[in-house]
Amino acid sequence: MSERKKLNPEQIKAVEILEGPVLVLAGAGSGKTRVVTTRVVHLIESGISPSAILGVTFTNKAAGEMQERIKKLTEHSVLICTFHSLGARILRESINALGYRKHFTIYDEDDAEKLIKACLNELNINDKKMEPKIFKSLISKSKNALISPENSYELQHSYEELNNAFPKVYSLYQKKLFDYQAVDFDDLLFLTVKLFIEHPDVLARYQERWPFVLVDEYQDTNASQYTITKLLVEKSQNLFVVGDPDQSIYSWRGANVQNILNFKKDYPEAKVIQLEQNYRSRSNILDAANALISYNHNRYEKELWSDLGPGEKIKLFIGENEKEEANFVASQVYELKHQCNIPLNDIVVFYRTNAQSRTFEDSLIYRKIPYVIVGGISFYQRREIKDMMAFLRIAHSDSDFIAFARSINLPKRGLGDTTIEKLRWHAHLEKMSIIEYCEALINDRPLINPLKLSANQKKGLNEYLVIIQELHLLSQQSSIHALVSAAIEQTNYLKYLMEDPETLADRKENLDALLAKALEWDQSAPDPSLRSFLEELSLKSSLDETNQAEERLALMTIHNGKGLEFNTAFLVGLEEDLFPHANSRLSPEAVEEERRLCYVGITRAKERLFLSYCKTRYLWGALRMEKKSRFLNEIPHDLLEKVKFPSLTKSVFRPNVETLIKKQKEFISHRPAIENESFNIGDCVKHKDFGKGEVQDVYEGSMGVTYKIRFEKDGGLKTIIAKYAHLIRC
DNA sequence: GCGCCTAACCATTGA
DNA sequence: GGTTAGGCGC
Repeated sequence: MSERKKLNPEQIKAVEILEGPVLVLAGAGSGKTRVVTTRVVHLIESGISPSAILGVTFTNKAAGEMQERIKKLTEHSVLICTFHSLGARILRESINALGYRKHFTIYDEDDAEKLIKACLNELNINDKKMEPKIFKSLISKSKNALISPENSYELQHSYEELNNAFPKVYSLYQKKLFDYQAVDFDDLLFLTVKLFIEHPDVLARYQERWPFVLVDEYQDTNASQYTITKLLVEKSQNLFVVGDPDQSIYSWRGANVQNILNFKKDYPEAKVIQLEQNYRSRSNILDAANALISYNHNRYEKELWSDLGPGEKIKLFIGENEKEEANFVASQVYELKHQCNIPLNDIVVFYRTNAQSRTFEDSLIYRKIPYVIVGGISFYQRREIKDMMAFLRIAHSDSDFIAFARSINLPKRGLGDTTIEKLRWHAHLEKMSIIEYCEALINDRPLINPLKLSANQKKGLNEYLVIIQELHLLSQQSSIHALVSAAIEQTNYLKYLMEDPETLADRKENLDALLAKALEWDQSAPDPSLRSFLEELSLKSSLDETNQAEERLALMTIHNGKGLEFNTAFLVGLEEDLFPHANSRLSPEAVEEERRLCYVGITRAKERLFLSYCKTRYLWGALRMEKKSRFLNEIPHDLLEKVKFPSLTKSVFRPNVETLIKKQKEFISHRPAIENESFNIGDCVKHKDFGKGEVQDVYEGSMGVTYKIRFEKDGGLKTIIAKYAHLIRC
């Protein structure tokens, strides 16, 4: 098999040990993914059923890619997913053992915080120092670390009142989640552990189902993930983990490097394999990474080497401000693409914080370089998507108060925060679900404590209930696609969006994407129920990129870059207090994690690495003097080469605001070439609603390119905006 | 009293 | 660039 021939003896060893615990300590670029996929293939070829294998990775993207590779090699499909998807799957199948009915909704961070706010109201906690955010983070920590709130002395906050309130808030929050049949992100893991511990029969079922477990990026597992893994392989002991302690960058999310360092203790039978040869980067890049990481004291020593030759020196750019830095990057990308023929897909810009992406967007838009922001605001978190999801959620489950609160006032029905909170409280007193209570109220059914509403509010509430009832009916009989489009129509949502014409096009496009997703779900999902659709959307952070053929420059945080590689990488904003981030200043461990993060960033590059920092930077409207990052001083100077921004391009690439806005508009309306094909007077085109027609006029309207088209059907002259109508040449 | 609009204020990393 | 607090008007 050709895939195996590409492996070195150590890698082959890792692939071929069939049974028992195996730990692969693999450095960056050592072919980890190939080892994992080849091993899965080897297991299958050795006669192990593909369905007996469970692979766990850290991101959906990595999981999908790995699954594809395996499919190509063996024709079999193997379950590879994130820990969170795994938890969701197990809970979906067995959560009734924990007293839940068969469905549950997944609450995201926002929903969870709103719920905590409701809990604080109910417990009469009005102390300004006790914000929902603080509680959310403490609850998260205690769940991830599997520590009960009462004896979580490790979580003790310096503010005593908060420590007293915490167990109360925690248990009320948990109870409410249960009442609303909801779980939060941490519960996907936490409840799975609870389920396994309280119900050994359930655990035994899963142990039988997956006797072979593989975990990638093991250094980033937290206590719940560690426990789930340990319980799953308790009997079989067939656990294969891969990781690199130097790439542990998620401790703030509860990840514990000790999990990988103690592997030998947890599994005394374990075979340990080290992979230190790097097949990815030129040695200049690797030497820089090695030098940098050696400044960390608390680490498991290893030295990566590469025989790919030194390559170019690492380029260092010093900008006057962040705009110059962005312009430099954009101009370099342009050159790399047009003079060195490096595809944009093979270039990446890494930054420490998401907020940095904007400046780069501006420069890239100006230079018409297509880009994609990986991560950032996820699709699911966009307002219009969350709004629609809220309607679907409340139609699906009448007790989901958070979805109710989000959707009731869309469009404005005169029911504000105060009234919503009152409704919640009264429903709680009557022991009714929120929708039940509202219905009782509208129908003047006898209630212990009826809430007085104004005539206008009653009218609004009634309208809303009618919509929800209709959606509820639809949800039981129609396709998801029909349901979503009904939700958009019934709620007159487009009209509501038109109040803000600036963002209309963008938001409409997102709704279209949601509809497309729904259609795809109806046609190809193994379980095309509304519940599973909602689950899918809350677990996936972004839409699957269907048009990967399109070449685009990737912009992302370094955290998002884990596991990826690029021909050329730009690592920007290397300034003290930005990278390492200000919040880590006081803690040496936190600075070490920042250094590992920097190490991850550097080792993503294969051929070429650009580092940059700015002398000044605008932050919250004020100009700040920036100091170069300590990490730059930790890289040997002979590996670096300072580069200057070509002075000529300086003036050329400083667009005035108006042209920038214009370009931005053009860019926003940019669609793949086929859809955006331009037509001339006399061309014959086809419109999806109006049929065939002839272009009579073309002009640049306020919404972009606009056509006057005479359609065969009714002979009338219609004004068509190019970017909305998907015209096809005929 | 409640809804809605604007201004000031705040910003790490993510499944 | 997103969120909340405070003031205004119904």
